[in-house]
Amino acid sequence: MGRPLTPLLSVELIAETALGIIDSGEPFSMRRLAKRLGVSAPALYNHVDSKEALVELIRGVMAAEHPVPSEVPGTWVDRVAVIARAQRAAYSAHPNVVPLLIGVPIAEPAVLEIYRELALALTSAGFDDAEVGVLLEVIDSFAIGNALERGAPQHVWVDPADGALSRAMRSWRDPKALLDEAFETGLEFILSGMQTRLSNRKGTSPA
Amino acid sequence: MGRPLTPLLSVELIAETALGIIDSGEPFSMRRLAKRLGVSAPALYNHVDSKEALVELIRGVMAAEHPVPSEVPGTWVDRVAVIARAQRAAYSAHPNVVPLLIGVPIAEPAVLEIYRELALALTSAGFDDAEVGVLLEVIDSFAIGNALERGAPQHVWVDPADGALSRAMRSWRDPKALLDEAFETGLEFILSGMQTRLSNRKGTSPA
DNA sequence: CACCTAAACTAACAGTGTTCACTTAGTATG
DNA sequence: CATACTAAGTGAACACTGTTAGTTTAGGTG
Repeated sequence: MGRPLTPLLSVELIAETALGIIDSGEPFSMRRLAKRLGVSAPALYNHVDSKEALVELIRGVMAAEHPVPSEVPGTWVDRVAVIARAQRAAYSAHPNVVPLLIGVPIAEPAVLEIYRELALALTSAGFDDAEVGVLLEVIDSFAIGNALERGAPQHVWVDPADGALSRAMRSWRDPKALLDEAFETGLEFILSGMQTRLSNRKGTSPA
Repeated sequence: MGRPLTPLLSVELIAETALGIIDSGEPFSMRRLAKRLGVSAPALYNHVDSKEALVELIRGVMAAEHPVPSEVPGTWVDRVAVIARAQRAAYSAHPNVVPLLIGVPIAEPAVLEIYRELALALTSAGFDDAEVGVLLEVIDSFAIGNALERGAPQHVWVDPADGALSRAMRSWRDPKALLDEAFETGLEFILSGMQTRLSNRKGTSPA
């Protein structure tokens, strides 16, 4: 059959089709992706290095869909909040991708840029380098953890005794709403924790 | 060859050997597990329903290694902290297991018991059912997210401009120490956030 | 003793990511 | 213009994966 007159594939087409499959909830494999594109599986490797590299491309697509506004007005707290929410919005729009993302080192420049912005905002707030590292990890852990629960099959939460646990879970009809609320609550905790830590230092050190 | 005179396998042996393989960093598969046990792969299925069920057994082993003290003295904050740290200690001792754990519904009674204890502690603090659900999710998201970063290959964090991000990361020689510090910091934020929320309510509502 | 279950085995199935050798279309060069 | 080289498809194949089926044998029970 040889090379077609006009290319059947492109990196963008592959990444977006892959994202579509994953979003739909169907199992995702290179062969299934190829089938949906009307092409044989090895053809994909003319455009993509590996499945892992493809996942990394998808991360880039997601980041592009939810860009961080470059100039955010307000305090550093506002900037951190905006960035964290953008990251979360990206995950939230494609929950099934999250499990695939874990374990794949971040290489997408657009995504690295987000972390750079975050580090910059924290530095400008007055945290030193080591603290910035810690706070970055706190925010990232929480965001990825929250995103994961979204993509995971909802917990069984079997509470035979019908105790506090099952009552707590029964009070939330929609697990998505619960996770939304949990994200905002946790973010609020983190933000005010950071502010407290900063004001404590400012109060003590120069005195 | 038929049935051996004395059984070669047992559920405990399988689960612990599997945990050993995963901890060692070798790729984990049913066939590799069988080979290490000196047995053929299908023999495992006489004792274990599926790979997923096996992973769930491993979760039980980990929980058993880091039990939550049944009677924790101190305030509800102390109890929540103790439970969260126990959960984290379990993950931290076996970081490579964490990626396998995600997506597998929690069925182990010992693990469910931990969440029940957590829900109980929060309820006793005065939070209503819906709030308990949210706070549980906040704590869980953060703990699992922190654990995930432990098992994942360390981020590349390529920061070409040598800006705040690369300085922050370079200031931490040991990524494990960074994650330890991040966990304690995040936990502190969450705990004091919960306390604030509670005292605000107590201050307003009965007035 | 007969029967049934438990626990091992080998063989096999369907599916995975990926590589190889091959064909053909387009492009660049002597 | 012919010749080389690369790009982009193809089917076949490799080394895996989780899992099932069918077979063999040991142990326990009526």
